[in-house]
Amino acid sequence: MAKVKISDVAREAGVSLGTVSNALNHPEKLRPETLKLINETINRLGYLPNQSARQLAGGATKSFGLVLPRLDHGFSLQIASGAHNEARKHGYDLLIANADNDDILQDHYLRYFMGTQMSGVMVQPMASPDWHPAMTKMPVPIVHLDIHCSEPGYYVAADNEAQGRIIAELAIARGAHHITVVGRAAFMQLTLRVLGIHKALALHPDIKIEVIDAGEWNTAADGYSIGAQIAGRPANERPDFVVGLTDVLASGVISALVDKGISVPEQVRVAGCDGNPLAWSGSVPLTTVAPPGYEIGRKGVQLLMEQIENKVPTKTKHIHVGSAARTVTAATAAEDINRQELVRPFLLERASTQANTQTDATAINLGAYL
Amino acid sequence: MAKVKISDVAREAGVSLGTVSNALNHPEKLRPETLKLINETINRLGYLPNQSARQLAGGATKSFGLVLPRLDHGFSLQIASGAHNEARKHGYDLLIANADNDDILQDHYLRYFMGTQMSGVMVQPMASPDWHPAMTKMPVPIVHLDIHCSEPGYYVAADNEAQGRIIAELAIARGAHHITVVGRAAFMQLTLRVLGIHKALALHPDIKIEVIDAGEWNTAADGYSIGAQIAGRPANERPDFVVGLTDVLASGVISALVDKGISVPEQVRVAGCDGNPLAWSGSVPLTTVAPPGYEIGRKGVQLLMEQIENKVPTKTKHIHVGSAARTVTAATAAEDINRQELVRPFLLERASTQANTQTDATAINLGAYL
DNA sequence: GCTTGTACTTGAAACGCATCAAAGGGGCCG
DNA sequence: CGGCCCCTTTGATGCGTTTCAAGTACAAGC
Repeated sequence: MAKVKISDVAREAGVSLGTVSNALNHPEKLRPETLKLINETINRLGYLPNQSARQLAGGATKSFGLVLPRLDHGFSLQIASGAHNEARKHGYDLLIANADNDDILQDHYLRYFMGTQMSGVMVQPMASPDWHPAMTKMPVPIVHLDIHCSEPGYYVAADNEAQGRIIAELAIARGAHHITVVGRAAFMQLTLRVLGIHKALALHPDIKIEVIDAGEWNTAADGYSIGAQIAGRPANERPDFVVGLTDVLASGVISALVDKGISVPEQVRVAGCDGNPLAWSGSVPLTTVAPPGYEIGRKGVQLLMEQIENKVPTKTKHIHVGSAARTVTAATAAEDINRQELVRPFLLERASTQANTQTDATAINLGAYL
Repeated sequence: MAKVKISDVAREAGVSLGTVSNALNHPEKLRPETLKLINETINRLGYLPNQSARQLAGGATKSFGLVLPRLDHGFSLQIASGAHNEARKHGYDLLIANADNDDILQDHYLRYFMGTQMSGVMVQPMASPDWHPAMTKMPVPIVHLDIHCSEPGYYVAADNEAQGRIIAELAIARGAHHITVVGRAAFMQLTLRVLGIHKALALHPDIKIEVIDAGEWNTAADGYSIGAQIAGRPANERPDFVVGLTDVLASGVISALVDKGISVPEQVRVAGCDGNPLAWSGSVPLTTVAPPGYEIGRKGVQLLMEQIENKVPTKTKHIHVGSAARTVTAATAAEDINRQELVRPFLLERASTQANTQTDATAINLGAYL
């Protein structure tokens, strides 16, 4: 239980302290026998390098920090997944912190990571990133994810507006007259989706649009109660197209509508955003617009690497991802993965996730409710 | 960009180094004016304490590490969520690492956390935890989650066998004659579920049972292809009850069956495990057995706290969670949250998650496919 | 046998901070 | 005015590493 330190290993192995350090960091400098001896001693003693001391002495570690607003949001996980894979590819570790929808906590973890001599830090901010301009003059490379910053700095943003636009176009194509958007628009990203919808509808003044706040958590239950409220309206005040700013919300809305005897999509069409696999892998797939989360995470790490390698004091660079739309239908999915039979969209997901052929396009998964 | 250190702050504020340190760690020891002066200086200079140095000088930090096998698995996220909340309650930070289904990586992050002077570390191991007995004699409190250890040490386990038993009993009650279990049984937890099923069926030798491996990733696509294979069998070799060891798998199986013209649940019943919200909040909820992930995370942190506070060199302690089953139906859900109207199961989820009234019971969410 | 070079190894210095014994300053009492 | 005590501030010390200039040993070349 007593902690074994490098000097213990050195004494026990009969070499000097610096040699053990070299065994750990520059093994090629040692004679094979020495290296072997030291490694055996390390294992025998159960020595674990003290990361704090390493970092203090040696500067930054090869690890990145990622602060996410929530963990139960599929999109954030895609980001984490993309960031993780890209980081590992460069030999970096990725540590994730959950800000739990709390500004203070987000700030806390951000500072924590900065102070831990991380090589770089990424945030998917819940508010506007201008919340703390100080962040951009931090001594560590930082990249904002899934958001547009007006401050100078680095960010990777999904084209949330494009997502809104795509949905709106879908609605127009389906002949919608009254669109109801469900979700908390206070989240920056969702606001942009709404903006995209509005823009796309600018040329269609005849289409009525309303936004209903779904409460802080955007849960299925929130969707359900809003759906119930919609179902309760007289038919002429009822929307014919509902957009859930989240898949879970959309799912809840649909449940409520069906429960209340409103048929979907005959009377009301419903679509979601996020591309949650379960939402569209079920027997009754939900139409969903999926921002390229995986790609955002990946690009985020690339931006970090760029800053690290160039040693250039923070310049500004922005990457926008997902402006192009890719429509996933049974047919295109089948094409993509080169199968003859009719396959479901999620098979594409498999093909792309596993084979790592993710593109940076925004995916539309056409489901049954639309 | 140049890093500001504590001595810079001290010089700038005209106080000594130790005083600044006190301002950070023992503010009550300072005169209010001094404290204020120092804090202003800190903000003005943008000083960030170097965590490595703090840890090196001061011993362990108030933070825990959590190593998860995957991030895209709802159950792991529930663990993370429970652990996070409990950790924050005690004033600890929680850092999460994604082992990405890789033994080596899991080991790597574990060692990393140990070496970072974390106050404690938790793992949800993917293999048997006996994989590395050395772990139990580490210099840091460690707790294994969702698994039974034969080695001495601490762990919190969901009663996976109980989950299997519950499902089997459900199958028996529905008059099943041929049960097919879909999933990679190589995962310890899944093995136990299968074991539970076998045990429950011991008294029913007439019920045939088979297990089909779903490949390494347990994706919806895997479920789909297995479902298609099942659908392709002659009717008398086809199971009348399919258990997906994962909700996503179950979802995929259902899709395939429906696509191939087999009606669910009339011809084949399907149930899943995990309690993924999206699986049962949809318009056609999936029956699911939900292990109490949130609770496991919570208890894990509690076990960590216990070890820390008692300063007792690692003793052995095990907590089993979720042996009792709680059946969630529309009716009980309504009861639980005290509503008159018929509500859907996920409303219970909301009630419990938000109000933090999670119990440690295994939940069964009765859906439409059973 | 001496020099030069090569291949390792050594150990002291520094990393930024928390700690704590000791010093400083002020008020109170005798 | 001296002595005492309490409140606040000081700064040297050490935490476990990495780094790097200096050292050692040995081989090759002359």
